[in-house]
Amino acid sequence: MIRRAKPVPPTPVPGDQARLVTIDMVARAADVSPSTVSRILNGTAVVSADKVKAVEQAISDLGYVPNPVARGLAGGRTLSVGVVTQTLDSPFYGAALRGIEMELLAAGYTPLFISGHWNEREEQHSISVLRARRVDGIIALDARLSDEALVALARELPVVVTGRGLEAPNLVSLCFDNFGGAREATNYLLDLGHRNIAFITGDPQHQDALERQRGYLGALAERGVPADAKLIIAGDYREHSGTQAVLRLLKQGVHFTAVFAANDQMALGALLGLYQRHVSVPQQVSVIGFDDLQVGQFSIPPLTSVHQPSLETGQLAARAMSALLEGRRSKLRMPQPRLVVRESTGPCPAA
Amino acid sequence: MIRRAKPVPPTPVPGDQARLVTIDMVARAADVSPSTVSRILNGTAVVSADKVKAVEQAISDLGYVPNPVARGLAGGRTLSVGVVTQTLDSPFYGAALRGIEMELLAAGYTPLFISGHWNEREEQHSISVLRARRVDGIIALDARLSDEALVALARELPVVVTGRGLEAPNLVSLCFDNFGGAREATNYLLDLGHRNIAFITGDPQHQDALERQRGYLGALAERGVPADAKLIIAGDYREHSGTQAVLRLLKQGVHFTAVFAANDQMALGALLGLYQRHVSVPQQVSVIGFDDLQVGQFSIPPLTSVHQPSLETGQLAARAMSALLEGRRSKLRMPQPRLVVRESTGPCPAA
DNA sequence: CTGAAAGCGCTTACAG
DNA sequence: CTGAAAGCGCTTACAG
Repeated sequence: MIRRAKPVPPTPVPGDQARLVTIDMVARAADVSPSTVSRILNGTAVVSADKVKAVEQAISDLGYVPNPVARGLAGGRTLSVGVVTQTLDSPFYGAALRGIEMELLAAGYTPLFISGHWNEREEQHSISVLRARRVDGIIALDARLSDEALVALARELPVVVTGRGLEAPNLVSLCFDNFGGAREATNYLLDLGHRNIAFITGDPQHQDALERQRGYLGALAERGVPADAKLIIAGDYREHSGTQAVLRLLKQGVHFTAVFAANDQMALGALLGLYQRHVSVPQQVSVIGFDDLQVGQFSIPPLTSVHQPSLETGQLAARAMSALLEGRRSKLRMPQPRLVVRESTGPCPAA
Repeated sequence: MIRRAKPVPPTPVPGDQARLVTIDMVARAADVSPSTVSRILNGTAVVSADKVKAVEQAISDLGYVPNPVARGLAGGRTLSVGVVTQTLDSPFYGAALRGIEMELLAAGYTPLFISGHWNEREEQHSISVLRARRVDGIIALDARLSDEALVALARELPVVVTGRGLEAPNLVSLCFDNFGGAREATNYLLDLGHRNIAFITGDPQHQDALERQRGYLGALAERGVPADAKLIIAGDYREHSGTQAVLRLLKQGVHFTAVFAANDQMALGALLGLYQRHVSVPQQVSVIGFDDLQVGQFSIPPLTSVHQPSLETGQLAARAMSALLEGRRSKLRMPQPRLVVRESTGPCPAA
């Protein structure tokens, strides 16, 4: 038989009685019914001015903080929203998470973060955890779930999803123009005179990786520069693969004067590979990344990259969620891709 | 008067009826009382084998998932633990958060992450948010709260805190040996023959920054190398300050052959500053960091650094919390500091 | 070993 | 405008 230690009665801590004050105590202090307190709290009905005043007085006197747990059980809303991200530990998602936290908190919601690890099953599980906790809505960053699953989920509660375009009731999607960004980066290189531009692909599992590759190819095609399969190397979005890609290119003796990595992490890796082989950047080879991670500002040389507005994306997603939760549908515009030129790119060296 | 749209009755989604199944339905299906189901679920009493079987059957038939919200209200425990971190968006805390999430989930708890932004007031607020949500315990990474506040908090619920040594009932603290790590790094440089070792300090608000500085000074003293105030430059733990520090040193014409930055972010910044001034690393100047961030593996050159076991710290913290929650006090040992030598350090150049 | 009952702290029809 | 009552889904003494 399992014996659990009896919970020790909480010792009240000075200035921290939140735990003890209930709506009933407030009601008693203000000489009204709990219902009335609740209505004032939620703006759920008109209450006479004097009662409002009395209740507000009592609330501040007692330091009352409503219990979201009870609220969730009774009223259906918990004022919390689930955020499924791929990992908590990513230079890329970090800023978005920060943006979400910032805006959600400002709107009075508590975010519940949970990781899906780029895995549909885990994601599904994370979502059921969130739903069990009765979150009012779910924000999913680059969800792995199918469109159908997302649409079905949106029948249950409001959903905001990034990284794909999807139209459905009770759901808003936020999609960055990866194609356009990649196209712009490639064009920039082309403008600098580069013709042999290597491309390190991202993980093909990611829609954005594919889009970026399309952008690269598109720009080449538009300018009449033939794409060369030897210049396209598979990467996986991680630094190491960028290093490997460049090393392989060099070993195979493929001629290239620029490399466009589908994300900054690989671009950083590429920089290292080139350094190891004593290829100078940007004198001999230009390098361009995608995402504009914070660290790219301090790489050697500082990295030219397509800025991806992660923080803003997070903020937009959170705002879209607040709107949905209030029954509005906010129309929001993602910022356009923007190339940030730093020192890793330069003119094509004379042959 | 505020009118809220009536909640639309949830459309059941195939395979996702979690929301609808309650303990009563399970009880009915298994032909027992809800109490019994609860007891089986919580292992809170011995139940006859056949009932257990019937209940387990019903649970899996119906796909029942207990509602943690109701559980929290009724039983006092929510199976969630609050995690206050300084920011969600940090190369440093990320790994720790991941470690915490991993272990907490494995132990059956849901983590609630929230940021304090290095600010005691915000931290305090975050903690009250967590308590309002009835978390069962709180893990605080490098809390800004005073020891007293933490001890007081621990009277209310289990607390695990990193970044300081603190003895108190219902509280466990996890402290990395910053002094030892810094001492080791300095000694390594000393062993390489360096005598003019610049030190870029961290934010003096951080205890660990101070410890690291002490370690630097300590090693110097032990080896009879006089500390030179001109070699100690104030930083703030961010990249930019590392760059500035090095630039200033160079401009002032201070002689140094090595720089020890109190964290990797500043070391990376220092690398950039040296690059800008065409000082080669490690031929002319060696650079050593602290934390061993992921990105340091791909800096140019790859950074020698004191490894800080962030992931493990997170895991240990989570395990300590589970233990506390079960009434045990786990005794855990933080990994020792370990210098990871890469390519940014080399022998002191001949004068 | 197991039920019936009360209660956790709120919200929300239902009646005034 | 405002109360009393029921109920959200569980847990836990209290009695067998």
